[in-house]
Amino acid sequence: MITETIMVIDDDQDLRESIVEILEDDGYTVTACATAEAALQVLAEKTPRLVLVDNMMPGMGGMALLPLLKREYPATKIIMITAFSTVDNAVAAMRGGADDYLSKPFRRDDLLVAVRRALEVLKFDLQHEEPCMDEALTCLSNPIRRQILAALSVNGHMRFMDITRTLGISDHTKVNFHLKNLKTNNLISQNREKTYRLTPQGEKIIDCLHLLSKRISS
Amino acid sequence: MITETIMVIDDDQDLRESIVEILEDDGYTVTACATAEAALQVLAEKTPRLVLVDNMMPGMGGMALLPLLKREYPATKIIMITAFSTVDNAVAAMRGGADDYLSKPFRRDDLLVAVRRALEVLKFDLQHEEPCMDEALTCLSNPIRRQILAALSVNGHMRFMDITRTLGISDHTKVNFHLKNLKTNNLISQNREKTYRLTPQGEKIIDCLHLLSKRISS
DNA sequence: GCTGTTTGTGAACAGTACTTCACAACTGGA
DNA sequence: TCCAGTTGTGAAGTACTGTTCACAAACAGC
Repeated sequence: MITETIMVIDDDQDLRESIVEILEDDGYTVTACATAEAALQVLAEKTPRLVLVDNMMPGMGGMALLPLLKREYPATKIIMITAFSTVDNAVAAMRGGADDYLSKPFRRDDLLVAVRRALEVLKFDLQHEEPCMDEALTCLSNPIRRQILAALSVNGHMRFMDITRTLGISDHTKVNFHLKNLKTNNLISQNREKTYRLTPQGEKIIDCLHLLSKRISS
Repeated sequence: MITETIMVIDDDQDLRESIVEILEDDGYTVTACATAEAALQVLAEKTPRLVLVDNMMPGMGGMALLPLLKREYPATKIIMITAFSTVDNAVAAMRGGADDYLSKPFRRDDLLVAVRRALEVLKFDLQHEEPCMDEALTCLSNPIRRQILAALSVNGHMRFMDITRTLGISDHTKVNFHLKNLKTNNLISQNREKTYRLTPQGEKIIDCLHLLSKRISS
């Protein structure tokens, strides 16, 4: 009933097809690619939540693909597959952002165990969100607060009436209300000269807002 | 009073220092780097909202840096500087995500005009957010709705009571309320068999949630 | 000192978001 | 057929969020 999509990236056709078969037999939906470059194309369309990638491939190898995947699709889990497996190799892969590591040759069960474990971790990840997420998102749910953050991001630091006038809001106490809200949530701070500015936290949030708008509108 | 931070990346020390001087004279705060690699280090710490980058540099060149910057810091504007400027060159840079293009040698005013224009666009970007942002963020401001999206992301598609039980909520009408909300905001859809699943829009949002939590917690 | 602007507080009110409840249509099996 | 579980609606109430207003301290300029 519930099918999870998994991507397999391996230039070795035999191995690739055998992995696909094992996973499909176990009820997963599988997308297979022969090269990292082809995989990136597919990923841009539809992002699976788990990727199996071979270390050694012509063109872009698994190790080169790792940081790209981690940056672009941070939620996606990655299992690295290697033929000539050494400790250094494994450590490098894990440090590079792989979530698990399979040495060739592996048995059917090794593969399935690794896959299930990765998906379990994913489940856990998704259901235990950071507590600060709630505060941040509640803050952002109000357009005035977003405008204040945007204005501060543009202008660096502003005084109270600067903000009020920039937003074109006649009632200054309304702005004050939202400033207080942002202040208690540590997104902005106020120094001795009473000027407001973004905290590092606030800057991250603004950055995320940009990401959101780019992704949502595209 | 209001100082904007600008990053300059150029291996040519003379040119770099002259750019820094021009910008500082005009009241900007400037961070200068001799290589793209050094710049990436600095960017991870503090992200300026405008970067001037030379096309030709030993190591990673401007064109290679472009996609990295665009992906990692989508809000940051990029002005590309080139010595051997051709049309192809310029077009490639703009298509690669540069926001403006300066040919060497340029005059002091050429530089300042380009910088001011980029900052103006930035201002505009920030103050005219997508209208759908408001809906999306209002949706996300509720933890139950986030949990529903997360559950659907993990399980692909679920029926009504699956969701209710997964979230451990005894009153099913409460879940219904939030499902309806998500449905009217086009983040989830329901097919003939009454199962709910994420829309493409909803998948994007979940992806953003991951990004947010990674960025906020780090 | 007076005057006007800036910055701020708290209480009352308005509006929205959320929850609860009572009820009902539908669905698949014994 | 009846029964139990599923899926859903709308109204009423509650809680929370946001707005407005009346007021005031701090400060700058004259």
